[in-house]
Amino acid sequence: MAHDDRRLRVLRAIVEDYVSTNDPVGSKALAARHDLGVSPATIRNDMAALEEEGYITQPHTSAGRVPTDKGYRLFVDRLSSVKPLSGAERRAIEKFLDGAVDLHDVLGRTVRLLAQLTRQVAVVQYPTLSRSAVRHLELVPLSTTRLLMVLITDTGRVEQRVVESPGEVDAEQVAELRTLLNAAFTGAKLVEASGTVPGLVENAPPHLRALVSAVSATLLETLVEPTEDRLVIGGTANLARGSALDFPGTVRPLLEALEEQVVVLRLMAEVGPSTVLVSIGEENAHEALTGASFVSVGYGAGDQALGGLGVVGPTRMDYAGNMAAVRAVARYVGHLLAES
Amino acid sequence: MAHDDRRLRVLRAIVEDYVSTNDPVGSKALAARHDLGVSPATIRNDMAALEEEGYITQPHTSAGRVPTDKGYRLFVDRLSSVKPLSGAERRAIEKFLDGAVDLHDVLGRTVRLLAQLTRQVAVVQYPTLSRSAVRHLELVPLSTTRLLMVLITDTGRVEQRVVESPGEVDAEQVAELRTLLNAAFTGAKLVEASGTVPGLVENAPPHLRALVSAVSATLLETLVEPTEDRLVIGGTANLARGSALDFPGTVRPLLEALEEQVVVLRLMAEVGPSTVLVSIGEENAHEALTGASFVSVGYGAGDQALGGLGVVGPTRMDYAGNMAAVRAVARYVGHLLAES
DNA sequence: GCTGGCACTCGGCCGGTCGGAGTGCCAGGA
DNA sequence: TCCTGGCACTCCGACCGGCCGAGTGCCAGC
Repeated sequence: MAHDDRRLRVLRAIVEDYVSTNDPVGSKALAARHDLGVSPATIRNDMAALEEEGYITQPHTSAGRVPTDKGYRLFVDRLSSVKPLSGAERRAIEKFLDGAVDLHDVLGRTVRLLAQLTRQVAVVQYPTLSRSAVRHLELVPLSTTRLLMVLITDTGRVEQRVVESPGEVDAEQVAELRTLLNAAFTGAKLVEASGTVPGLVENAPPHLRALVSAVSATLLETLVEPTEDRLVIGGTANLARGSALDFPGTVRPLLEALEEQVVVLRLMAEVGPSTVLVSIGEENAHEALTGASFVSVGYGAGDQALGGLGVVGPTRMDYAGNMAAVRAVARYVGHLLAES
Repeated sequence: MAHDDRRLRVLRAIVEDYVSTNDPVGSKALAARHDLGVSPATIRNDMAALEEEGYITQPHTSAGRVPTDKGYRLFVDRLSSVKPLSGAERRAIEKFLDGAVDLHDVLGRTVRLLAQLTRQVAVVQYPTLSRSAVRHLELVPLSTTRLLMVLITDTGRVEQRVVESPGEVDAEQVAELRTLLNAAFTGAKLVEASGTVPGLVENAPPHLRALVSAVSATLLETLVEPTEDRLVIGGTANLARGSALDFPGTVRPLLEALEEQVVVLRLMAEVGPSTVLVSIGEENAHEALTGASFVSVGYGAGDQALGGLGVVGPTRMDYAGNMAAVRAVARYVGHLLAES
């Protein structure tokens, strides 16, 4: 009914005003700035009801109202309209990302771009190895018993590992091994590689078997946690902007959590490429992120994300704008990686 | 004479006290905490002289004294004794750095270690390409006219670039090219490679000449500025600790300068592996670093540094401790890279 | 050349006051 | 039934003035 409808409009107005001014917003100011068609007194009644339901709160008696996490959640789910990026912003994205020379460069530019666009801290995940396919597997002899294995994926990621050979190897064997492994793995998804390894070892010529097994084992090791995923972080300077206002305690635990990477990676593990994930304040599992919100989305051409990217900022953030920016950048990065 | 000598001891005491307490230090407290053998009144006279000479200053009339940049400089140059690391710290270094799987991992661990050891922001530079030698050069066909060039250096750094071929190439030509290029470049320092390119192109079989030229050009392009040097930064959370105390304005410009990388890289361009470079406050060319000090040293086995590493913190820092930590870590990283 | 004493100077803290913004409630009107 | 204007009340934050303490510079004496 019209009743509830107006209440939601009041909530939206409160969120918008609070996000832009960072001051608790009062009934009078609200009536003045937004054409709600009712008097401050009526708004006060609505505000009391909204507070009752837990969407807004007062920092102290006789101050204006501030949205709660629950209020932001409602705002994000039902009230915010998608804010299309301006043409200038779209052009900035293209201009910024084109001309990157390699993956590292692409992601570095992406994180800077995102930080600049949203004025928040930006995080970008490297394409996960497990969902990437092998483009090439190279072996470089370091000594007679040590090989350097270099894995190049179709997303442009490069991983290197030293493999201790079970016995001495000569150049010819290395060449043979290289051919064998590339025939087996090139084009295959890494996550599927584990299945093909046993057969590969079995069918290998006897003198290479131990070696094939050793290299394959190392290859699979790249998939375990800490190396598997990498993160690029940028725009931490944005945390300093009004930090005292936005983050009650300090920014320190937040910075620590970001450097920890694991926390953010876990958050991003869930995102798909189609829908933007928003995690608000207390919704975040990790304590250090309790006062922050996280907006992220997966990037990648197909239906499954190659990796995620997003921004971290105060709960008091421009959700609509950040969601739009994150989505647009992810889409562009997806294209960029698909065509290279 | 004994006169000047005592004055310097007073300066040292002031620096030490101020670093540990962060309070302007007065004559009385100095006399109490340090066995200088004279009364506060005498110390006051010395302090007046030190202030006259510009080594210390008063934040306001009738407050204690605080060292100036010039005072810290004198302290670093003449007064601080090298503080050997504790056994526990040495063991921590080894334990932390051993078990790294690749270069990225080594540098990531290094930066975390350094940040933890010094409780400052740590920066570590990737080994510069120009001073590295080629370990292997790999070519992977992407299409009939595009090749992916992968450069692996003896320091474990990997760079990749896409090369547009002047004409169509088949697998055989790629193999030929690979052999040719590796014969020419493997083991050579990259900085010397530019000299060998013309001869290489000339002596190449005619059907490969254009291709050799294209790949070589791309190889040399990796040496230009922004890609040539990379930086890993860690421990920015340490900036938040007492930021208001240490950095008058905000930490923001400092964080921005760090993310900019160029500023830090320029500072580090000068360091050699033998002596620790200390740059204090106003001595830093870049404005954002004006309130900070930078302690750095080169790492690398030989006489020329492969790269630099260091810490950035408030001018009010434990110079002796940080210099020792930076040096010890650099030495260990140097060994680690040399033996791999 | 060192020392103790002394007057002086500020910055920071504390308590009290005041104004403004905002609220809740109530009675009257559409 | 719902909206509105009015009114009394609350509480934060800014402002002010006085006090205290730490620290200084200077001076006369040893």
